[in-house]
Amino acid sequence: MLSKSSKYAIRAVLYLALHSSVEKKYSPIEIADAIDIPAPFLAKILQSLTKDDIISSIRGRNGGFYLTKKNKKNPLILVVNSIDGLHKFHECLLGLPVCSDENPCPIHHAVSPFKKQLEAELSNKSIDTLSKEVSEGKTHIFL
Amino acid sequence: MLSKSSKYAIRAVLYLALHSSVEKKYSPIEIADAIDIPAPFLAKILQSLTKDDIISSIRGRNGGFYLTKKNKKNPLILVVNSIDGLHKFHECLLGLPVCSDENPCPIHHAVSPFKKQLEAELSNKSIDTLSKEVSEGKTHIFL
DNA sequence: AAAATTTAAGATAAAATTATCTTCATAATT
DNA sequence: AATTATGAAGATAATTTTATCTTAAATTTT
Repeated sequence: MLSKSSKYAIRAVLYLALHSSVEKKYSPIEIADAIDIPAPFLAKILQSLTKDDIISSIRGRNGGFYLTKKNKKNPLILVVNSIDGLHKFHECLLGLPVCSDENPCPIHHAVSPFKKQLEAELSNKSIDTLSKEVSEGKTHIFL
Repeated sequence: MLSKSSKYAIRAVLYLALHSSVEKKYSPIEIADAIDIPAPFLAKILQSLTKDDIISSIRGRNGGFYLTKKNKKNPLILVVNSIDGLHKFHECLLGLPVCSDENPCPIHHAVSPFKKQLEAELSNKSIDTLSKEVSEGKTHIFL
């Protein structure tokens, strides 16, 4: 459903939301080490997110990746949208080109409500909110 | 979430459930044409399903693939299990090695009920039942 | 201004998935 | 028995995704 890139991206963004600020920036290597994913691959993902203004970066000495307050207020779904595109949430689980409430595939009604709920969840909850659940120990991004 | 192989497999099996019998067998080409997927790839998938005794085949002249009554009584999840393995339903959507009700990832609670219901749906409904919904026009495997 | 450090960008490589092809074995028909 | 039609099996190829590497540009520190 989600590409590895999106999965890595979500975890990295939440990591940055938890730990970074304008004063404390992170290199791809630091983040990759912390959440156990390949660093050069993550670097590419972070670049892409930066271009879409979902995370922030400063280059040169003492540079790195970080999240501004504004960045943190964005819904997490922007991350998925940037990497995979939102169509991932709308695609038929059986790969049928036509699959809707009117013309459902055999498992549509078991799948559809949850795609909607997941999309809503990611659209309504900000990066900030979700990262706070991590800092409170309710959820995790590493274990 | 599901591989293309699994998606093709589900549709092909439901197609066979709808149309085939010991008297009326189908070649991979016929099925592939009917549901618009690549025939040689489907041939491989059908062979694999045959080995796992989820569908039936007879080779040689007038041979082909078909479903016995027994085959049709199986739950559809056997198809996914045979091709992808059931772990597909149990994996964390963020790819975390540990993700459970006790140790949830940030989107676990939005995802978990969905995976459970979908797995239940595929486990409880037989190939026969689901194919009947197709023949009644309630769902479709091609459009 | 030079050196050091860090992201940006583009090229390349490896791995996994999807797709095809070729040869072989089997069964029915003639 | 020969021919024909069909699935089985294994080899190969194409594509996509994932991962890495190299060079360039930018910024800070010295």
